[in-house]
Amino acid sequence: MPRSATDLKPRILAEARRLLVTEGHGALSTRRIAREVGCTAPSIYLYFANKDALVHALVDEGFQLLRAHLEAAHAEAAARPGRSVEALCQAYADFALANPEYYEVMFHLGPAELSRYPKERYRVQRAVLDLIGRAALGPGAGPERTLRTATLIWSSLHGAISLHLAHRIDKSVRGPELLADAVRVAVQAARLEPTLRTE
Amino acid sequence: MPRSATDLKPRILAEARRLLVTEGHGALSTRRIAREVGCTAPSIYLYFANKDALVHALVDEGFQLLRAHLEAAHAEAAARPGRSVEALCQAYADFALANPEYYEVMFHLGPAELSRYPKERYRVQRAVLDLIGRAALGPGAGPERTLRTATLIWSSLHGAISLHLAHRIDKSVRGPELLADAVRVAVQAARLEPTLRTE
Amino acid sequence: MPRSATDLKPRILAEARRLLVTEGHGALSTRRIAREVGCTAPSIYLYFANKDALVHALVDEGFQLLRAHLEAAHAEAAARPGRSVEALCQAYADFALANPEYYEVMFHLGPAELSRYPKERYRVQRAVLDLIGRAALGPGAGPERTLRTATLIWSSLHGAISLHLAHRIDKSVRGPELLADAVRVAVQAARLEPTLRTE
Amino acid sequence: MPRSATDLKPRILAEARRLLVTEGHGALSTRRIAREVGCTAPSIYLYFANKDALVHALVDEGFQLLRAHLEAAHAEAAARPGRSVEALCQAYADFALANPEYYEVMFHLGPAELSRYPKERYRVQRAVLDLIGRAALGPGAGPERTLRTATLIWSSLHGAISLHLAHRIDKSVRGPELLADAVRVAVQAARLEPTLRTE
DNA sequence: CATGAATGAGCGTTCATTCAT
DNA sequence: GATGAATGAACGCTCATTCAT
Repeated sequence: MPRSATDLKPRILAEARRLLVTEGHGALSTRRIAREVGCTAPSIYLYFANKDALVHALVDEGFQLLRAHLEAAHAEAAARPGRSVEALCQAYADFALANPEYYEVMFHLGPAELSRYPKERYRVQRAVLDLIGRAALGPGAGPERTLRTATLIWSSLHGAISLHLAHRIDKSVRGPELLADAVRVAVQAARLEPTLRTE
Repeated sequence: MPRSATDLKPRILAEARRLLVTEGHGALSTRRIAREVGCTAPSIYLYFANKDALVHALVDEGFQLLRAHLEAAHAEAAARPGRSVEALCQAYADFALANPEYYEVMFHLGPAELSRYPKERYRVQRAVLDLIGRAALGPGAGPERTLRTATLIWSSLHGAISLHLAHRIDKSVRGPELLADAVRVAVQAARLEPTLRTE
Repeated sequence: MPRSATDLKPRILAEARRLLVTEGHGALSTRRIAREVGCTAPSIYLYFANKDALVHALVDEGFQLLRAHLEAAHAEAAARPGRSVEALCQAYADFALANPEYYEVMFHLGPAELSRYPKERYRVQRAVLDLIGRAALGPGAGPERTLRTATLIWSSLHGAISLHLAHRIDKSVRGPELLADAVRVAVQAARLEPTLRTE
Repeated sequence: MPRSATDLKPRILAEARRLLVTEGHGALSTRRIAREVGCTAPSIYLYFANKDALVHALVDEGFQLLRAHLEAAHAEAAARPGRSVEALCQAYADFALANPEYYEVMFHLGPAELSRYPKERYRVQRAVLDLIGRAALGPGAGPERTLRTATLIWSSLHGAISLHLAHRIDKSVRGPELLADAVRVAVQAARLEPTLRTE
């Protein structure tokens, strides 16, 4: 049963996301959202307890989308065993580049905002890591090692992505190429990982 | 250069750094700094032209320290050729862990704040990358390839470091170990890099 | 258009006018207005986009009132042709003396504040001048000469009025008498004007 | 015995005057003056008790200059009796146009600043009026009538001048011509004055 | 004679939020 | 379900001024 076409909640979220990415964190104000959406600022409080809750909703959205994106890639890659890590990594990078707004709000929350964010919701983040870890090591590996390997892969990806999104990378280094390389390094990381400590 | 017993400038910088890291970018206000330091807000303008200049000074400080740190490591490692990449990467990671406030300040500026940062000053960041790149490939490599490789190594390191500093990594994955692994992955990345595209 | 019992907008305007006249341009601050009116400073921004807009509203009000006053006088004087300049001049002086706050606000804006005033609105000032000019010369005179004559009359009136309102005139010279004389001089000015240059 | 070439007092006054006219009343701040003069703000307090005193010094300067200017014109015009009013009026207008900075600060002080200005100093203003009045009526006229006539002439001049300096006059009315006309009207005013009331 | 350090007051403005309607 | 009015707190910043040196 769809609500009225003017139902504000999704439009508020959409506008908040748009402002966040196109004008930066500093432009995300309730009044600004309201003006852009065509309602008044207090209306936002009909759908969100406060501004924090709005941002948290954005973060939630982001994690749900990321998980869905990775699960789709995972299912698709099931046919080609032995390659699913590549597929997942590429899917992760694709998501980040396609949705920089989500990625930024998901991972650029400072300690203050983060501490106000209900930890329980971060289980989705764990689920994503499990997905990567199992793709890299198979279901047989112990949970701790799975997590460690997944985290290592994730670090490699996240590094390139976050530097890229923050425009910290020299123009002469093409961003997409760097990301593709980072995916390959992440994959190698998974393979090398057992040997890293013994070297 | 004032030399009152309570010399404010360094205390302002230190407090700004602390606020930025422990309470996030939104808590960095001139009034807050002043309150915490024990002076009045206008006093800040005796030492910094405006808030931007204060933040830029913070970033500059960080890059200068990092460069000094890496150059020291570089000089020290000159004796053991062939190992200088490891040494530099480890030095980079050490710096980040030893000075988390500086590291966060340097890389948590978003594009919005960054756009007001005089580009000329980013030469220090380039210098750091050059150092890493030449350690990895030797002085013979072309500048473009040197930069690309250095950026790849840097990404790998930065990913692990920034996730670690942001407390995004599961407690069961020990941070220092992850970083050590990330260093090794970064080094491998440098070696693998030529083969990455052709594989 | 708000209709609360304490409708702030007119009270803000009135207080702004009062401050501007009794304490000078330097005392006109949003906070001061708010304190005097009994609201908070941000409330002002519910009715005016910014301080400039508030001042412009003040000037506009003044010019509208002046025009209405002069048009009424003009209509009334239509019956006695040949005397309408006197009537208009006297009406002008009457307005200034009866509404010193408005008059001062209209003409005490310096070039700096004036430069931010949308020029389009000055058409009211022109309309007032046209009224005076046509009363002096009749509808047959060319627009340029009409404007020149009107400006000369206006200058004469304005000089006496503004010195009077600024309390620059010695107490032994009775203000109203001076103004009445100034009106007569202004009228003579209109009659003499053609001969002024050739004399 | 001339002070050192860097004697600050005159330079402060000169800079204050310059700021007042080129950037308006709002730009006249102690810090700004100091920066422009090349000293520090507290240095100003070595020569002026406070900012008010500085402005008053400017006003004084202005009135002294105006009086000197008019007295010179008066002396020069002594040879051509019957024409000295014209000469004085023209000298007055010339002074205002040549020194708009002085004229503005002399006559654009708001009631707040004016009330703090020692009235005693306004005797110079009276002296100027006397000069004009006696030129118009000769030394035989009673002091009251002399003052009244002088004030009327002054009003006429001041009206045109202040509108001109405030840029309130339409571009198509050439300022100097308007002022020349105003001088003639003022002179006529003096001649008409006896007849004004009897009409 | 002049300064560097510092301040208290105030500026225009924006913020998230409340609440009666 | 949504609004208009209003607010307290804070923002970055400039002001005139003081005072020990």
